[in-house]
Amino acid sequence: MVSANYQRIWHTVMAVPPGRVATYGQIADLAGLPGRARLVGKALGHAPEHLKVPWFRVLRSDGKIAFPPGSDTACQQIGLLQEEDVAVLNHRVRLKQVQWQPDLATLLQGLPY
DNA sequence: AGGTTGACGAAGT
DNA sequence: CACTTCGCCAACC
Repeated sequence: MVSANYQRIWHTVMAVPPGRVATYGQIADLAGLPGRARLVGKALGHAPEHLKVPWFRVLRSDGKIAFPPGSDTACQQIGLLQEEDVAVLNHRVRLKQVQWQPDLATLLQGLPY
């Protein structure tokens, strides 16, 4: 039995389209959990593989990758982003260019709550 | 039950 | 910019 909060977070992240990114805080807000950005990170760490949650599209509020530079996870994330033509420079993405602007109506439809 | 943790964030220096 | 400090709070010991 997994927490309902985790599931809501997973589903919200799944709504982020390819080529766009979101921040931990933004996901928390959209998931109905304002102020719980840290929970988003934890939830992503426990996401079941079969859901195919695009965890790599989630960044810190300043656009930086959340993992230490050079770590395996960070390198993997950068690679996945670049495959979607999201530019990563100095461990950071320019949010102004690629940050997700969710269509709330559409989003709420796809969400299980 | 109570203490610790952490894929965060905002504000300050 | 980089770095610190502090607030946050569900999940997990």
